[in-house]
Amino acid sequence: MIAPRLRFAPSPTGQLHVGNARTALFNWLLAKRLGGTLVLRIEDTDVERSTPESERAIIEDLRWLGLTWNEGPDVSGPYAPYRQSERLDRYAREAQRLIAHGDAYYCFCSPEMLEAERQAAHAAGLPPKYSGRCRAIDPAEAARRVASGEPAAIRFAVPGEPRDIVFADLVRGEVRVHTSIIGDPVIIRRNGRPQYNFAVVIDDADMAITHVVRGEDHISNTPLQILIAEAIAVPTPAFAHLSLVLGPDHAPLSKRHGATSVAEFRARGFLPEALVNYLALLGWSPGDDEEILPLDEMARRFELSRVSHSAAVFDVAKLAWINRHYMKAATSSRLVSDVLPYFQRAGYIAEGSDAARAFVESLLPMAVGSVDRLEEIPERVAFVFGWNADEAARLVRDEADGARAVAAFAEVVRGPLPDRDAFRAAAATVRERTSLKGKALFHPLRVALTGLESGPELDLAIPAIDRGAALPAAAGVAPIVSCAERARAVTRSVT
RNA sequence: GCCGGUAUCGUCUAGGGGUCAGGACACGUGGUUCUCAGCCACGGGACCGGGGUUCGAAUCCCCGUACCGGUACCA
Repeated sequence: MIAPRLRFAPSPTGQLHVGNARTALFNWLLAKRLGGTLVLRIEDTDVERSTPESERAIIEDLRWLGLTWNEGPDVSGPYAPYRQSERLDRYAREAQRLIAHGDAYYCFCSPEMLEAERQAAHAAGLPPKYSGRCRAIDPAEAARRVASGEPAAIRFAVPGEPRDIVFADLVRGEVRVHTSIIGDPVIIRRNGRPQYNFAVVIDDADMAITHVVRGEDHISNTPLQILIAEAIAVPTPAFAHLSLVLGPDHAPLSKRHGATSVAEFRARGFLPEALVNYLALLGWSPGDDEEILPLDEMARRFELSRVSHSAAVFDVAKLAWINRHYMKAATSSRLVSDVLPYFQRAGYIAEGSDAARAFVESLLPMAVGSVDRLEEIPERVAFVFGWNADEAARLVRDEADGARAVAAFAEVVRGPLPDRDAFRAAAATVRERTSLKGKALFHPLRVALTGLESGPELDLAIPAIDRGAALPAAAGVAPIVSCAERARAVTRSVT
């Protein structure tokens, strides 16, 4: 058996879309599962839309997701180059060979004429296919016209005998298309660039690709690609077509649904392992009821036969649930690194301070598990950094015995409460002095000290505030008002 | 229009000629708690429609419908 070789072949025309990320993931999973090789190929034959920046961004996003490849433009490999724009002579040569064999011909039709024909076919209710007009031009005559500088594209001559093209799709089974609906397609444009369906066939053959796993939007291109492969006498890889990813309204996932690119999900504070886990579940099922599966575990169990045939709606709520899971599972040192930028952006800490990093790490238990995304962590602990005396006082006045509880607390607490035992001891003393307990005791303390009706448990919140208040200015953390001061200030303004 | 693909709770899915049609997310109720989130328990919720085959169809077949894709000198 020949070594399985797979490829992911994005067009560098923008950010990596989650749908494409899922295609990349499935390729990666299958390559791992099969013990095969994964190739990254850049399909940049569309000069208008392709940019080097997109290529860089896509590579960065794939890396971030934890997907790796064995061969590609960045790492090279035995079948280099891996950028279609660097393989132009290869396509041109193959096109000339086809012309020589009578399997392709020059086409001089103007875009306007072609458009008119398409309209006519549409009006007549016929499949719009090229008439084949230029096929009748004598090859010698055509060669002369080209030599004289007349602009021409090259078309593939679809074999005359109409027949069914059948291929065994690895996810959906037998797919059958009749060749009579295929018009002679352009394989080399007037500008000399190859057309997609031509370039893929050559590249997949050149790169010894055995399995093509791609989006469902390519399913109707497949028969043509098989025809081209036959004409240039190369073997056809196995095909697997993945259904598309839709938005909640069942339209293809697009900007108006919110985030669509991997980069956007990263910016919103989703963890790569969560995104990748969710994406895999979108169309693939391990067969049992397990849903939280790390990449290597998925690779062990991946099977194309278990990939869904139908399109899937992208559900951010479920992604969030998975993300929560991975945040809880992550080590706190890894999490701080990921979350620090969000704290910097909020203005809570300065860049590059070890003390600030340690402080933020100590805050994590209050947020992880309560929050869906990294981006939400700073706001969950915002009360530590920002506290408004007037607002706190207002809330305390709304509490039945609020003023009394806070006043007692202010009297009892003279110094910092560095840990939960210190806080509990203080609370116990306040309880004895005021005989307030439970909600009547703790809720006034909460609103007074945090300025909020709700938030993390006080056992964690109070020590966090005082640890922050104890930090020297050099720590790179925005100044924090201690609990003792907060209580005194509220008491002053309430009484 | 034409060609192709797809169809199980709101969503992702398991299953598959006889099942209480299972799980997860979301939702609702209750519990835990000073509060929110979380966590735990419980609950409501689905086989697109019509024919056929069969003792029996959600499952197999046909038709329809809906949705998606293609119909390019985009990929």
